[in-house]
Amino acid sequence: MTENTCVTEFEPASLNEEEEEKLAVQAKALAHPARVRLLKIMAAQPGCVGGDLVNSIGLAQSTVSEHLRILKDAGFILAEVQRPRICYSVNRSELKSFSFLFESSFKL
Amino acid sequence: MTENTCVTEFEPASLNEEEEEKLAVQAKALAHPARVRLLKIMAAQPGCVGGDLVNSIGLAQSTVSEHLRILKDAGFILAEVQRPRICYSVNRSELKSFSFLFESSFKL
DNA sequence: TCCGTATATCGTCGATACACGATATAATCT
DNA sequence: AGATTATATCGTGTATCGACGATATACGGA
Repeated sequence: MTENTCVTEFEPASLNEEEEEKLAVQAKALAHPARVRLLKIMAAQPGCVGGDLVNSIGLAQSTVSEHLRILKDAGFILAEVQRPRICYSVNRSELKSFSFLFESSFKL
Repeated sequence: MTENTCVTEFEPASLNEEEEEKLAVQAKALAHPARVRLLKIMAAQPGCVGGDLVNSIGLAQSTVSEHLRILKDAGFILAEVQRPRICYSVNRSELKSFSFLFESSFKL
């Protein structure tokens, strides 16, 4: 330990714990190539994709379902029930707000 | 399985595996509140921060060192050796390029 | 009502992440 | 050379993740 405290005090305002947590949680949702791929597919489609997602990606249905759950929990996708299907689509506003949070957090 | 193939074919161009992988890897580096906090501290400092980071965050030195390694591997921070210290600072251009990759991937 | 279809949930297994203390490294100072 | 300092690495234990097959759910249609 030294007295070298060029980083002494942080204004509590600049260290918004909730925002940091949100950024980390959402980043975690993006932290898997399959989920990035799924999001990309959805973003490239005009409307929504049903379980075609399962076919487009080389993973079991249950695995894809879990990835979709994670994306949904993060707020990145919307699920509209259209029995027996579920219609998934990207939530552009949440994706944008992640981008904004990222940029503002690190003063880019 | 159905014949509902609204998502039949993807132009290989739009599914750049390397980019997806990079986005996922970098997102994973952001996927921990301690690392977000560390980046934020560094981004808020004009110059570079030594191991003051260890004091600013309630974690063991070895743990912080590991988090910094992850951020460095992701390209988000730079480490300049100034024995016995190491001077860490954010790599703004890499942070920006993450932001760009994110936005372009999902057509925001 | 019974059947088929699309999606979700469960249980399990191996792999990876996270935290820590202890120790190694590598340079500077006395 | 030996001590001091800052950081990195190692080893360990626990927790979380990611994949799968099997099964449950929940609806529309025959």
